[in-house]
Amino acid sequence: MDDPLETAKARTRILDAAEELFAGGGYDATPTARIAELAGVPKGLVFHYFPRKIDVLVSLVDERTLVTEEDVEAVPGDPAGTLSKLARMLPLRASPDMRRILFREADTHRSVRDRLGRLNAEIIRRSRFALELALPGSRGDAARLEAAAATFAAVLLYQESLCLLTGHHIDPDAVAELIAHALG
Amino acid sequence: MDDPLETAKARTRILDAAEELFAGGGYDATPTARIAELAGVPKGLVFHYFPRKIDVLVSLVDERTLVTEEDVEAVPGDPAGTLSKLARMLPLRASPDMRRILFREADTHRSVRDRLGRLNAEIIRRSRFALELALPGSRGDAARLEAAAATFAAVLLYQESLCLLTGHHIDPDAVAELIAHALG
Amino acid sequence: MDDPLETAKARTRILDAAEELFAGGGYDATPTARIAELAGVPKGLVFHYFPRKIDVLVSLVDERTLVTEEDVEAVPGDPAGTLSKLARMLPLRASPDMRRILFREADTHRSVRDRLGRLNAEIIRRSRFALELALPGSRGDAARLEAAAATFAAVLLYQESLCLLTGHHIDPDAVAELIAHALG
Amino acid sequence: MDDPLETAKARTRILDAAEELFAGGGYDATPTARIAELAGVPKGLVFHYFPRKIDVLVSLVDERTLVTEEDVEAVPGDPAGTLSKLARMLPLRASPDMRRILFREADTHRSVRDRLGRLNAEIIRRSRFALELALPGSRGDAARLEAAAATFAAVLLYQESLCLLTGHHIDPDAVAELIAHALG
DNA sequence: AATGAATGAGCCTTCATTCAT
DNA sequence: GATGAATGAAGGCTCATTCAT
Repeated sequence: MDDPLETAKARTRILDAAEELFAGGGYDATPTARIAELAGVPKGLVFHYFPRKIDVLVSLVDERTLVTEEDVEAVPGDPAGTLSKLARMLPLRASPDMRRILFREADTHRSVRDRLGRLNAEIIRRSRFALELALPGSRGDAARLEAAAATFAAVLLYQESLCLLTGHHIDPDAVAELIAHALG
Repeated sequence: MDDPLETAKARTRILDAAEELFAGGGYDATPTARIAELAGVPKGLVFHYFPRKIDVLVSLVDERTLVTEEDVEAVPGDPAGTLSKLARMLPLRASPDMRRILFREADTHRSVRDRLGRLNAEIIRRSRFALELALPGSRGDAARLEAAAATFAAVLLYQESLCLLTGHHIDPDAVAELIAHALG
Repeated sequence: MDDPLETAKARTRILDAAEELFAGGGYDATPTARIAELAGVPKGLVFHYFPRKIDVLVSLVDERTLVTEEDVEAVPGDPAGTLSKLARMLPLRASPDMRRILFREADTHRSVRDRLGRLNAEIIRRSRFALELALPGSRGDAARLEAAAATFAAVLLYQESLCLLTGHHIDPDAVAELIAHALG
Repeated sequence: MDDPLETAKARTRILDAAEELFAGGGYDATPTARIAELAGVPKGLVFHYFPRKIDVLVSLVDERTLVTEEDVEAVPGDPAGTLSKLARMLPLRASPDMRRILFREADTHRSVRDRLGRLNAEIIRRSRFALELALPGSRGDAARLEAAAATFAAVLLYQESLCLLTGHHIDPDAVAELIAHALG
């Protein structure tokens, strides 16, 4: 029970449980007691690792919505394929659950909102960058490029939410193709 | 001061207050006492009109996300303009506040989720219909048309949320133009 | 709606409803709104006839646990038969529902307790009186006669309650016979 | 101050307080806050031990109306004395307070009703058994024996209630003597 | 007399958080 | 570190009662 490995595992299990529950019922509707229960740890231990309940959410957002520096490898002449590659990288950075949490709790907690803003900005930036590299010449209209990047980011971020909530699925590849065609 | 008028006003004021507060801090984080306070009515009156707190949300969703039958008047040969017109009709059906509420509470309450699904489906259907009418010939690829409609609906629905949360604004007109270009 | 007959009926229907509900779930657990509903009258009317909720209970007890003056006609030489006759008169004075109410609410409201006390005293007195008349000579032990009267009263009063609650039925006639035999 | 001791004491004190208050004013009329106050514990602790208010009542009934297996030791030839002995054992199993609670709350809560039924059946069975053993020969009428047992049980169970409510006292010993005489 | 909207005190219950061990 | 009893503030909801019409 008292080796550092076990300890690390308890903390991780708490975050795992919180991620699942926050994504499911929301932060407010999730008692810390239920997080502890699902994590299989005593209630007091949650407060040992996270002095306030909000720290669980903040830690989750800080540690599980990675904003990496590496850009996608653009394929010149294939903007659609490049965007599709970008789309497939997103879940590695923020799981569908974490994206759901970011949206749901964004306007309740500043740190979450900030993180969502940064994630959104990053995806737009990468979409723009990828499109610039992938497009034959950069003769494209700058405003249209911006709209394209923003649209793609919006679709990417909301995709699972929309599917989960309404049952309607949007295929990122089809959107990538659509956008590429619009800029082509 | 007229009784039937006053009565109607009290209920309406409660819904107004709830709409504002639910959109702001979320359903769970909004005490009924605060709804009453903002509405300027005693706490008990909220429960007179809405026996359970959830009934406030359900009534809000039922009464303020109207799904009307009338379609937008398509302008043949101008798909971008037609989509823009559609975009300007949306707030009449569901205010930005209501759309925010629909998203945030969707996975907690079935009736809200259902309403969001119907609203989304309706916007996709209208976008598709408007594009079909507006496009010169219907030689467009059906799958691409579908992706276009879904993308436009996603952007419309999420637009204010995204702006509110991240500060990043997407111009529906620019997206309409982008999509029109992709299909043109 | 406004003739005195209708009015009288509304008051009666309210008391009928209250008797049923108080006997079933208890005074505290019965909202006045539910009484009005079962009586088929608007909520406000209950308070028109009975300014306080407690007045419904008090009126019920006052009007429906009649303490009459007439004694049972004793049959000399047949104490058992005389007690049985007495037993059959009891429901006319206080229905099983009213007796249940008397017991349940007795220690919550003084007026109810008083009425229960008077009803109990009356039944004991009549049992004693009936036995004195029915017994061949009054050579019986006075203390034993007192115990007999009290026992018979207790059994009579609790009879339906006991049966209703525990499913165990006590036959008043058998107890009358038992007591008669003890005194014979 | 010892932790496990303190803990046990807190729960016990809550039950003690509840027993007193439920017997006095009734279950519905007793706020949990008042139980806590009388028990000298914070309000929240009541719900720590008893998640719902009804659990306090159920626990009380489960833990404080013991139905033991040991029978009373019958004295052959002295049915009155045997019944009196039985009467003196009853308070050990269910205090007057608990009997009052059993009656008052019986028709609202199934578990209470069941317990009352079992207690009543047990007392009848023991009375019958004691009388059979105590009576010289078993030539007594079986039906009359049954009526005697049921009557004695009714008097035993209702005795304090009746006294408490009406001020009229029934002496169990006198009833025991009466019944013995009836069967003798 | 009849009606139901209006009012607010009070209750059960939840839950984050503390703390002694 | 680990544990769960202890604490009390706050929220949803009920309901007797009032009152304008």
